[in-house]
Amino acid sequence: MTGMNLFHHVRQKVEAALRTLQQEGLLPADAPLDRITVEPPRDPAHGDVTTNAAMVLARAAGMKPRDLAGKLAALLRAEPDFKEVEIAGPGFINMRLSDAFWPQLLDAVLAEGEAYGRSDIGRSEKVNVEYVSANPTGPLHVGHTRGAVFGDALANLLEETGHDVTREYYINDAGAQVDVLARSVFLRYREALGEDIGEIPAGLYPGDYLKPVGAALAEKYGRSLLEKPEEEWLPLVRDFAVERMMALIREDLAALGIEHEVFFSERTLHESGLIDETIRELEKRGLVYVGRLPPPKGKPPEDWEDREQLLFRSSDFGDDIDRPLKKSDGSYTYFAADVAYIRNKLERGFTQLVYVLGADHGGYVKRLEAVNKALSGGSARLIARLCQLVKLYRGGEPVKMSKRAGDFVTLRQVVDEVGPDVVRFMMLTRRNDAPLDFDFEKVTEQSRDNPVFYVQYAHARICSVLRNASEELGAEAQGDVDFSLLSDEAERQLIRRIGEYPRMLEQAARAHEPHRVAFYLQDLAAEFHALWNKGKEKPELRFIMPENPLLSRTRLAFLRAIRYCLANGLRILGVRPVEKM
RNA sequence: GGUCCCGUAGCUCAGUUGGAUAGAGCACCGGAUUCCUAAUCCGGGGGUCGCAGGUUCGAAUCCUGCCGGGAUCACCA
Repeated sequence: MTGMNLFHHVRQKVEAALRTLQQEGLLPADAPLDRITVEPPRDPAHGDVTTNAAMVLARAAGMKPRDLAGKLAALLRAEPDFKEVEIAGPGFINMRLSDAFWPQLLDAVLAEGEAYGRSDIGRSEKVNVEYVSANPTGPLHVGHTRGAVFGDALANLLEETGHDVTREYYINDAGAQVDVLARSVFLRYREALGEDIGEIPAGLYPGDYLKPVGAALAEKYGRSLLEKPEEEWLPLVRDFAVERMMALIREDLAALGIEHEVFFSERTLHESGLIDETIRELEKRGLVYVGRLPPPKGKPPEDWEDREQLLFRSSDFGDDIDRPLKKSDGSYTYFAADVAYIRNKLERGFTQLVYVLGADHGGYVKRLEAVNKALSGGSARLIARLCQLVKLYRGGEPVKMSKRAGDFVTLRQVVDEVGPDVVRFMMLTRRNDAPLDFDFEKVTEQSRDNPVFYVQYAHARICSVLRNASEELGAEAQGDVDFSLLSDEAERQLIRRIGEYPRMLEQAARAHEPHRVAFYLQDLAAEFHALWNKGKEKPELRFIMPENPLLSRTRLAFLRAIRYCLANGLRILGVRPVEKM
């Protein structure tokens, strides 16, 4: 028992009926049941739940869909959970649940509370979600925000649906750019010791955020580094600087409520010999060779040199061309480290490797998939999700960002201005592969246009009613409830929506699409606001009615069920529900 | 030129992994407040789902080819 999911419940009834048909010989024993869907119909007038079972299985049964539907419907009508079972269209079976079913659903929601929606469909699968993984050369900028929020919400979503999730950050601390970082910091170190360093030379990081790093270095080493040659000071300064940058990045992430469990250093892959080991293994399997790559098609680059290099046969596994493992200076490429990294992840037992990347890394996905295929042999899935750009606006005007290095909007500036909850929710109001506009003014507006506000307001309104209840009802606030009293169409629609929550989470998790949670919450909030206003025209629909304590208590319990859906959904997005506005 | 993503109402976007008559918000027009938060709600018009084929009981969804927009394209990360 993993919690109340009415569509699972109905599916079991449908499958039981199908087994009966199998026993009667009307349906082959090996009929494919996995293609059957049990879902809410698009049009509520068609009932509460619909299944395509008869259409999917008609061929196997050698019957017309509507005839098979007739057999199935006859069996389902015997179930007390259903009030009506009808055949419609080409062979849909539409079911309306009995009046007695809905109170049971609400009881279950209240009993499960904060756990409502949780499931074990992930079967404790070990999932590695790698996200952010920004270079440790400076603070996170706004471009990192979307991937950070998306990855974190996805990790929460997978956890909620029964996966064993590890949140991971890959530190690119082995390449040339961390050497550039070291030289940039060394300049700030000299500056801290009183030297006039003038303009920061092109090719180095000019940002002021390196000043305190240089100062800290001066405090730690005094003038001692000045006399050493670069070969000696560079590793020291580099390690020091990377550590400080990662501390900075962790602070930025913490401001957004993000905390990775594992920070994995690229350098350890080189130093531990893991890359050597991985390449030897590939060599044994004949997947590595020395050869030449064809020059890029279209216009060939000016500095293209045709040369022999060590290549991985990624084209055997779906990639367009084979990929180089070593650079011209003999050191390993970034790709070689990633091969070893994937091997490491597989050795740690992950069977699902999720990569949250910026859209500019789209060209990298095929080779990652190829590596995973080669190393796991298909026992693990690699899932890449690309996040499109976020465009910043302020009152409809684009926020200008000069291309001059160092002049960019940081993640921290955005979070500090509008708050982490707004940032997180807004980043999930579009599909990850669609571009997103973020307007500093609109996202803090208190209006229907602003989805964050709209959902939060629904939650706050519910809290407000619950606060007023004890005052208005007094001792009558406590006592039994009778959910069968909730008979208005607006109320019933909300109950159905509550019932969809676990299914929505499952679908979102399977598709790796946390934005679906955000859209669900907007729908739920809209239906709640509608009911609220209905109580203005029809006083008998108000939540608190002192002259009718039983109905009042029932509606308050109903509101708590709605609140659980709102709060649980927001929690997955990493947004704190507010109780007052 | 290759690869990947996108194309749905005037605008911004959903569309339950192939289902029934394609939905919401904004904008436009008209309404609702003695009363639990009007920071909200109700009603109205608005469509060649980029185009053309194919797959089948059934396509916005899957396949192929075009058109248009974006990203990317040896050794950097």
